[in-house]
Amino acid sequence: MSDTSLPKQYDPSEVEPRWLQIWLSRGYFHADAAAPSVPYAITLPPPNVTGSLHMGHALGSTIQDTLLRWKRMSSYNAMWMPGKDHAGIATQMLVERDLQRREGKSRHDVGRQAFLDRVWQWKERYGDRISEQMKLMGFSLDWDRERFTMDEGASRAVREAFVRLYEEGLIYRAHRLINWCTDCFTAVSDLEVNNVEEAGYLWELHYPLVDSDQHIVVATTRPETMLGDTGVAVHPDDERYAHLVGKKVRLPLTDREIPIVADLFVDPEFGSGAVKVTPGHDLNDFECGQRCGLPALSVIDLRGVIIDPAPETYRGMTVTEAREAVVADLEKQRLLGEVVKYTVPRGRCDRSNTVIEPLLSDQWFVKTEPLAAPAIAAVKDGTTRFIPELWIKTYMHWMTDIKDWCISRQLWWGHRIPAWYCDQCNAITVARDDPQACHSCGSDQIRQDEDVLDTWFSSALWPFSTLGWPDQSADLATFYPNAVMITAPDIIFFWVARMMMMGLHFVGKVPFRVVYFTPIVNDENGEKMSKVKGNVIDPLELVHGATLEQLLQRADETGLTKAAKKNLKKLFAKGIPASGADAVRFSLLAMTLPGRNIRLSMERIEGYRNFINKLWNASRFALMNMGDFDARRFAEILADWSPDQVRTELTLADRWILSRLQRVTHAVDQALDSFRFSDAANALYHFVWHEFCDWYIELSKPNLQRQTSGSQAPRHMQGRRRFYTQGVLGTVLETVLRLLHPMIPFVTEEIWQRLPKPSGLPAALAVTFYPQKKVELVDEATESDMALLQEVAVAIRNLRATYGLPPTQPVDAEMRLVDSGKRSMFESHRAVVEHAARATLVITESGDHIPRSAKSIIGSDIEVIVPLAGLIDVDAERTRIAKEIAKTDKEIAFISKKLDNEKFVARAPADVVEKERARLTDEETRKARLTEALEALK
RNA sequence: GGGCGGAUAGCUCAGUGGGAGAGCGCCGCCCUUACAAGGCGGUGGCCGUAGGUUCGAAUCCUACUUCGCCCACCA
Repeated sequence: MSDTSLPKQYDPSEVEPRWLQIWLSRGYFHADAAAPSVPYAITLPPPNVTGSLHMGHALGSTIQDTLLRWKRMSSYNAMWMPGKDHAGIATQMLVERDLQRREGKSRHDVGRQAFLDRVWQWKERYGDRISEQMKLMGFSLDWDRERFTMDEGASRAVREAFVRLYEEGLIYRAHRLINWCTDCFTAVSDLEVNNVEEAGYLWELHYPLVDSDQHIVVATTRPETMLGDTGVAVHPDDERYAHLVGKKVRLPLTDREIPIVADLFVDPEFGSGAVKVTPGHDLNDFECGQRCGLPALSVIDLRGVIIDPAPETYRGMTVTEAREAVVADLEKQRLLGEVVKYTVPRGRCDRSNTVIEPLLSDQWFVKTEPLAAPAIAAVKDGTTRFIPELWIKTYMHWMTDIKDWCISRQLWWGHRIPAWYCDQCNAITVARDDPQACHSCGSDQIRQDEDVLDTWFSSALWPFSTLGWPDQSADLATFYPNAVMITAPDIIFFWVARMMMMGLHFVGKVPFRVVYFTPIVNDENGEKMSKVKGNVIDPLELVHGATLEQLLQRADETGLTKAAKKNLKKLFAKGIPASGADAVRFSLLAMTLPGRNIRLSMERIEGYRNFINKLWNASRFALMNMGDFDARRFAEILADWSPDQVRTELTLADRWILSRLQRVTHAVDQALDSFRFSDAANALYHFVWHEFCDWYIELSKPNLQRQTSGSQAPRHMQGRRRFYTQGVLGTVLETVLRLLHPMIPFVTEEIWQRLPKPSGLPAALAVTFYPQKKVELVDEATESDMALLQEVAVAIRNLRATYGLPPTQPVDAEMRLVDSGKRSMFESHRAVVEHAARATLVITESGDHIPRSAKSIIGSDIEVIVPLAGLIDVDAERTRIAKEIAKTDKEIAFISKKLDNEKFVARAPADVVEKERARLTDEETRKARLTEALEALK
């Protein structure tokens, strides 16, 4: 009868790989566009080919998988599109570093084509690592569809999109001030610049007026840029300078004379009220220059080196060198004023952390304003919903003040820009297929643009390029728009906004109906995980476990600082215990609340691992008692019963757990439907542990015994009771497994397979139906009866714990209650209390004081008395009851005060007043009972 | 400079107008044959501060304190 094949502790390392393999080999996760069911599609945010799974991926993908599995089980045509991103700049830098380390060569040493061959090799070698990791987490992606941002289809989509936007005038080439990273040696978009404040200096420079011995004073944080100054600006209303507007100054260190102009951007309150204008190296100044007709000079080149037209002495210097030289030279000429310490705003490259140089350069841009308008409207009118909604504001703020998007990058790894320049006539040819000749003059002397596109350009097309666009494919028709996009809020501008713009523009529909922004996963101290800090946790280390030594070894491979290592040792002194993919998934879901970040704590994961184990053991118990169970017969009987039969044939506990099961089914459905993942996880956690295990399983034990003697029930009833209990136990467990499966697929599948089930079910839990609430099994009266029985049982346990009675020692308890209805309820279901409290119960209406007993009052009028013979400590008991009375007094005072308030009685809703009155009566009765008990103890 | 979010039990956090909750921790008792990764019982809170609205505020409004995040061209 006992099933010894199941170990006491659940071992995920054996179970998880096995089911993974079976699910994949049976093709459960493949979706067909032609299927008749309602589509539900999610596109996986494509991870970088360079990467390995991090906690953010684990969280986002767990959420996606939970939704997909839930919908798949709910008969939707659920499709999860996998793919990977070429991650232009990130990958190129990694391969460049590798090349430098191994061979001491730069990419220029090996040449463009050979270098690209190496990147492709790199991609082949490391690209699949993350997919393997995702499989280990149990993610049900439709792997047959897997795509890459630089595969043939995606490349065709990129070309098509570029050409169309160009033809529509929404992509253009221009000579503009752009953000240049001298280290990555490429232009970057505004989004890739981090604005930081750093300690620096504010220098005052004196510019001599032409034809006068006076100076005008300007202030700057970058004195070297004065070499490119083409003007000095003052505020038009500034009386101090009014007479100087139109005059000229002699620019020190150069032989140039530059004009003084008036422009509104100058703040007369700041510094001297006069500003040097360097249109070639500052965005503000560039715009001022445009307004005032000042030319833009480039005195810093792409390497960050000073060039002509700066004076010869400075040419060849770096920006930093030039700064020192300029300051020294000005000081020599007594043209340097005050120098004060100053906090300077500075742009740093998101990738290399190098200071960004604003430079004039020829680049390609997307004209964003016309694209943004429909994307704004679609979020405003709810065609695409944001969850949590607070991100709408962020999105709107950025979108309504959107700048044109610089999309060309001076890199090699990426989509080459499909534009050709004619050597003969200088015309630009932009074409879908590589052209042989200039479209304007017909010359064959054409060269393709050397640059590639920003990696986010192909990402912006991803929701439809993966479905076959620009073809009108069946996939596109079925799975676009996606049901939901699950992503982190830090790429709302980089990605979400651009997918919205491109989707609406090219497909004419939003790319997804809902955007769910995941929390950020921080470490247990609430700090952002980063390699530099050494606090990074790899999800698979949580799954498989890792010793401190292993963690340190991994850290060494990524080149960790001493401080980071120390931090790592402190955080993971005990290593990371193996928890299994299910526990990691469940933990992440349980911690996911909208709009709140996650503090990843080992202890909590351990807690949820324990939950998985609890579920495992509850199942062991069920299986030990179900060897002879006919599941098919029970299912037929249950389906056949009228509500009356349910009431007469099943015990109170049976009906209670079935009713509670309906409630949790409903709660989970609601929670998942509104993306409240922690609610769903917690509802199931509570139901399984504290209702099913703590109460139902315990109460089922006597009914499962195959009694032969000592039972009053007739023989055939004994068998039937056991059979029905097995049935309810099995039904509840099986339903719970289905409810939990989208969150913890492995352990639920493993148990489900072993459970006796009605015939005709699918071969795996992964492809069964998700439970629906059965209204006819919800039983309010049974739930409140059960709640009362539980309260009495807890009260007896409480008394026995207070007086140190061991749990194994049975006690006699007496309960007294006047209400005859309740009394007969207790009579009928006394077994619940007796079993739960290990007590023999006597139920009466009233009685005399029992000497040497402890008493508890339940609600207002139920007395529970446990005779304690020699154990009772009268003083302690008096103190205990006095404390109860004090509590009651406080309540009575609180409620009385409310009811004495005429305004409350007059203005509060009648039902609220009535409730308070009833409460007062209850508390007063309770106090009377307690007082009697106290008196009797004298 | 602008915007957003948080402040509730020792810790991590639910709770958005009518009797302060969960998980973990802590204390006590128990290896009761599903589970010690467990069972039973318990302790613990001027709901950040100050005002206001209301019959009634953890919950709504205002200000403040404080922590965090995002955006921004003041030289």
